[in-house]
Parts: sequence; C-alpha cells; structure tokens
Amino acid sequence: MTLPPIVQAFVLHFGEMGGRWGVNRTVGQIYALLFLSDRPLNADEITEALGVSRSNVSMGIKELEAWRLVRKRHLPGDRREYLEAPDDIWQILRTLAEERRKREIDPTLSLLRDILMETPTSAEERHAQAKMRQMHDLIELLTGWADDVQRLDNDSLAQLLALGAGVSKLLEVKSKIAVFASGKRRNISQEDPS
Amino acid sequence: MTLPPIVQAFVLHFGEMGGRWGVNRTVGQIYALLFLSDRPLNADEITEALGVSRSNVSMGIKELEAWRLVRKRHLPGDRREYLEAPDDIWQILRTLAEERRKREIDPTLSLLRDILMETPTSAEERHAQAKMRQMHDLIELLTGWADDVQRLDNDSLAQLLALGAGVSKLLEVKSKIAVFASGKRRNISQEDPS
DNA sequence: CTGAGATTTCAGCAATGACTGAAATTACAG
DNA sequence: CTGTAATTTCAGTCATTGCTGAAATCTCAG
Repeated sequence: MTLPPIVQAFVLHFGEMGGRWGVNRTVGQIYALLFLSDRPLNADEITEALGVSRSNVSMGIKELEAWRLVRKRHLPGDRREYLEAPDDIWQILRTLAEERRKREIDPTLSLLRDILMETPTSAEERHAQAKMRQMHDLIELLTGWADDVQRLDNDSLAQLLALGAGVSKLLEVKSKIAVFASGKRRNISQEDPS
Repeated sequence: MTLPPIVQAFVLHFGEMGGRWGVNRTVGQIYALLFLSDRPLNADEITEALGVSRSNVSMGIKELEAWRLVRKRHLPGDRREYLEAPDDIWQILRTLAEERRKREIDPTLSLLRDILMETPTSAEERHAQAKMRQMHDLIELLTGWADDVQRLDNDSLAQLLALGAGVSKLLEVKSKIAVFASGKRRNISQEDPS
C-alpha cells in the first residue's frame, strides 16, 4: 500500500470501523479510498492500493453497490470498469440513512406489525404486546419523520440542522399561531391506553 | 425456552438482528426479554428462558450495562441481582443515540480532526483533505444538532417528529420574521472553498 | 470470621465470517 | 465468431468472534 500518509490513515481507520458499521474491513477500506480519490479507480488500482486479493475487491465492490455508495463508470478506450463514490455529501447521508433503515429497522417493524395482530392470552402477553406497540409506534414516528426529512433539499436540511434545539422555540410559536399546520400530521402520543 | 409465543418470536428476532446492531445474539435476546418483561429478572431466570450458559448471560449483562440499556436492582430478602430495562421509550432512544454515536462516530471525528491539522504536500493530498473536511464539517453539524435535540423533553421531541417535513415551511416563515434567531447558530454551508 | 450462594473471569472449543487462488463466466476488439 | 482481457464465483483456508464449563472471586447471613 503506497498511499499518501493521510490517505492511508483514513483508509485504515475506515477498515477498522467497518466492523461497527456493518461491513467488513475491505469494504470500509475500498469506500474510504474511493471517497478520497480525485478520480475513478479501477479494480486493479484498488487491489494494488490496499494490498488485498482481486477477488476480495470484487466482492467488496458488489457490497458497496448494494449499499448504493459507489457507481461503476466506463472510461473511453479502456475496457476496465472504473469506480467512483458520489461526491454530494448530503446525498451520501441520505443513502446511508435509507440503507441502514432498510437493514436495521424495517425487518423489526415488519415483525412488530405481525405480532401486534395476535390476540394476547395472558397478562404477561398483554404487557409484552403493549411494550411492542410502544416500540412499534415510536419506530413509525421516527421513520415517518425520516421519510419527510429525506425529501428536503440540501439547503433546507442544512438549515434544519443548524437550527438545532431552536426548533422547540419555533414549535411554541407554531402552536400559538396554528396556521402553518400543513396537511399530514401524525399521532404524537406514545402512551398506549390499553 | 418456555416463553409465550409472541415473546419468543420477539426475543429470537432481536437475537438475529443483534449482529446488525453491533451486539451478539445473546445480548440482543437478553435485552428483548428484559424489555418485554413486566418485572425484573435475575440471571438464572434469563439463563433458563434463553437456554444459554450462565456465564454467557453474565457477559451479556455486562455489555448491556456498558450500553446503559439495563439496570441492576436488589429485591428485599433476595441476595441475587435482578435486572430491568428502563421503560421510558424516549429515554431508551436517547441512550441508544448517545451510545451509538460514541462507538460509531466519535472515533472518526477524532481522527478527522487530527488529519485536518496536517499540511498537504501534493494535489492528491489536498483533494483528500478537502473531502475529509467536508465529512468532518457534516459530522459536526449532525452531532451538534443531535446534542441539541438530545436535551429536548419527550413532548417537544414528539412534536418535532410529528412535524416531519413541515419544518421546512416553518423555516421559511422563520427566515422572513428573523426574530426567533436565538443564540447559537451554526455554519450552514458544507462546500469547502479551498 | 466463615462458608454457602451468587457472580465474574478465562482458557479452550465451536461457530461464523473474511479472504484467497483457481476456475468459470462475461464482455468486447478484431 | 474467436480469443483475450476483465470480472465474478466459489470451495477451501484462515481469522475472528461467540459460547461454555470450571475455577476464581465476591458478597453477605449467621
């Protein structure tokens, strides 16, 4: 691996963090490399830069495509495939949020929906189901919010983030004026009145 | 494992999802069990319910304590330790957000800070560093926002979530009135003018 | 104190996941 | 088409992580 020191440090770090982020070391390293690169790289360049096997790179790329974090491109007069990481950092954020949700949250939401259809047959089951309903409702609230925010353009999103807790002040005002209430509202309470 | 079917389904699911959430199967199962339980459980009850070894349960509990997702309690006239999962679901959400950030984001932020102190020595390094600055600034914006939101009380948080994308409408109004601008604003742009 | 019950630690085994090289498949220039 | 370069697949091996039982440590009633 002959990379500039700061690039190498970042690549190695992403490799180590990969585990915590739900991908393996090589996948983390490939993404880091592509993210920092000022031009698309082909698989052999990646293999060379990271010092791993060509097949490992192939599998890593496949996974990054599944995450929609890299794109394949073709350069004129070169049969090889080149890879690049999209560079709109806001879009990367949206993609990560969507993909993590798909992997980490949706399956649970689906299970909860199923279980909440069942009729409890004991006090213990009734309590368990009530807890699951709490969890279900909270997740729906969160994912619904995420859906909405997902659709904001970069600037609005940046504004929202910059606002921080200031939003609570804004909410006070809103509740007083009550005119801005636009279309779809959601259920606010998480307490289950069962 | 002799648990009510819906409890068992939920526990097994949490076990399987554990991997994606950064904990092992047993840890996921223990948490699921405690979350659904209507009373604190001792380690032997957990061992019995999950059909795993006592030592495995001990290690799992230790990890859940490190995540601050469970508490130890003592019942009068019983030497054993009992465990319970806090039941304010909003608090659980805050805890999860904090702990995941600590594990998944803070180390990267720290590395980025270090690297951004370095002086690039080539065009390639300059570009890489610019990308890292973008990432750094975005993460700071996100964690700063999270810090703020973290401090909201349950109701304000619920309101914020229910608002969804409606916040952008509110932001428009805000920018027109410009009176609500309270204290700490943050840098909005992510574009690096290097 | 003492000792029985309760909990934690840890070395070794089991299971899972990651990586490699070789073979198979695909893509395309000529 | 054909042949070569490029990519993917996959069986086997290596590395990591998870789990267990036994031993060590801790805790507290008597």
